[in-house]
Amino acid sequence: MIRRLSQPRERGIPEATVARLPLYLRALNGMSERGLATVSSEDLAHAAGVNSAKLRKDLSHLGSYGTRGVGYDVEYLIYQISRELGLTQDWAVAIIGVGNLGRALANYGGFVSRGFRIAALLDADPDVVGDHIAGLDVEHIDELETVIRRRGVSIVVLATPAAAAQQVADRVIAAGVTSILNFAPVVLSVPEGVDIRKVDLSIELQILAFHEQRKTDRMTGGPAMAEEWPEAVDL
Amino acid sequence: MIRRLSQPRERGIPEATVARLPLYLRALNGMSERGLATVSSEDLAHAAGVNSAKLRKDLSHLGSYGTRGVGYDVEYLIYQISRELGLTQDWAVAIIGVGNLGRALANYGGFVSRGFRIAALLDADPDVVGDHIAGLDVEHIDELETVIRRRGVSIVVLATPAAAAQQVADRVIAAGVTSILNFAPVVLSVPEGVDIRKVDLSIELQILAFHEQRKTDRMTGGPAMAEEWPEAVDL
DNA sequence: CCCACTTTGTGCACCGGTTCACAAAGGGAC
DNA sequence: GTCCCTTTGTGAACCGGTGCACAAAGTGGG
Repeated sequence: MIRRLSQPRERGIPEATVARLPLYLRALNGMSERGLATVSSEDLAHAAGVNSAKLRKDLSHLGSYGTRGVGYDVEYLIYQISRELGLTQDWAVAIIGVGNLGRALANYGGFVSRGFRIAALLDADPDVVGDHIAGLDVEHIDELETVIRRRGVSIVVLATPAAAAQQVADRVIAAGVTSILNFAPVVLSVPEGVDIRKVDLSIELQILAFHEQRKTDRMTGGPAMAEEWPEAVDL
Repeated sequence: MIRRLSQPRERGIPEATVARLPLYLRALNGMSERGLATVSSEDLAHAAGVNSAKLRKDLSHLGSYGTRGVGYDVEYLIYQISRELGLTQDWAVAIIGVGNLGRALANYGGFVSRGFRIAALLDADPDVVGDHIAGLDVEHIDELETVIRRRGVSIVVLATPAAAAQQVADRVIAAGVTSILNFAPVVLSVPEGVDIRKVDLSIELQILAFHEQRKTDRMTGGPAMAEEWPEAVDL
């Protein structure tokens, strides 16, 4: 059997690596715009905010695309990462729930950047249906199945109230969608094979608060002062 | 030395645990509203979408707050987790950048729920300054240092354009803030001791696209068809 | 008081991911 | 062609986190 040069290892890229590829891609796009032709793992890693060993190991999962002594060809690497992430095709995204957040997402140009196209906006509120946002008419949630099928929607962004999220998710999944980005503050239960990613502002703030508290505790005399467990009993 | 009953182990809660505590807290609040007095690790874990062994190990890092054969007291556990996360005090949050996203965040009631209070909205655009949003006047970014000091802001939400984010972050940090939630699609470089959490919609979509591509590849005849590396050379 | 039952808390083996450190590979000078 | 310099790709040790499985601890019934 003849093997191609630079053939990537058998499929199976670590999840942690996948999560960083978009970071590398963004850094590379910046470099491409600035006209750089090649970049070393050291420089790219710095731009992406990771260490260079990690970057090299990540890229090695895609294949052997660097040149020792030189570095990586910027354009070529952009192409390879884009292809690996599936950004060489174009994905139709539907946003469900056109409240403050849904509107902001629809107008947020940044994420339509490469490969993604907002194909539909859906809401249950008759007052909102028919609004014209970011070049699209808001359609009624009753049209969900039709819209998903007709426009080839394969990724759904859920920006509904928490109470509606599970129910909408069920319908979306029944309609054949297997990739959901969930902004509603609930734990969705979904069948095997459906990918959910969750963005939760409140959780992020709580994590920050935890660390902030630690920092201020440390400055004001350390943790575990006297009366922390009013109801605790001495031994 | 007398040790209190139920004293938590020496400080040092795993990061992965911290990230899940808000999930448990949310589930517990739901149970509290429904009037449940106690809950088993099995039930709570299910509600939070994790397995019960993990939940028990997580909680054991806070202390020994359960009763064998019974479960956990809902209210008591809410109190303990809240305290651990620092939600028993109230945190003043400033949102910088009042575009679509900043506005949505300001209006998003959900995350003001417990412990957090939006104390200021700041923007650089004179057209936006003075707008009245969610009960607050938008102030000019020139006031940043004053506002942070006067209102005791300790957590900043960055919702500026990417180009401005690093510069604003530098000023915010210089003003003494050490906790930042960054929505701008850039890698911020910050000194030791400053906590950054990043929310990046575009990255989340790209990760979904990766998995979606895998799924569809698998159905349409498997990966690595003939012409994937047009420029690759046979050995 | 004792026994059967429930549920916590945790020791331990395992696993994915990170980091170090270096051999291998390529470029360029002479 | 040879030597030196740079930079990649990766083996191996390490580290944090997960999940199993069970002993310890508590409840309730008789």
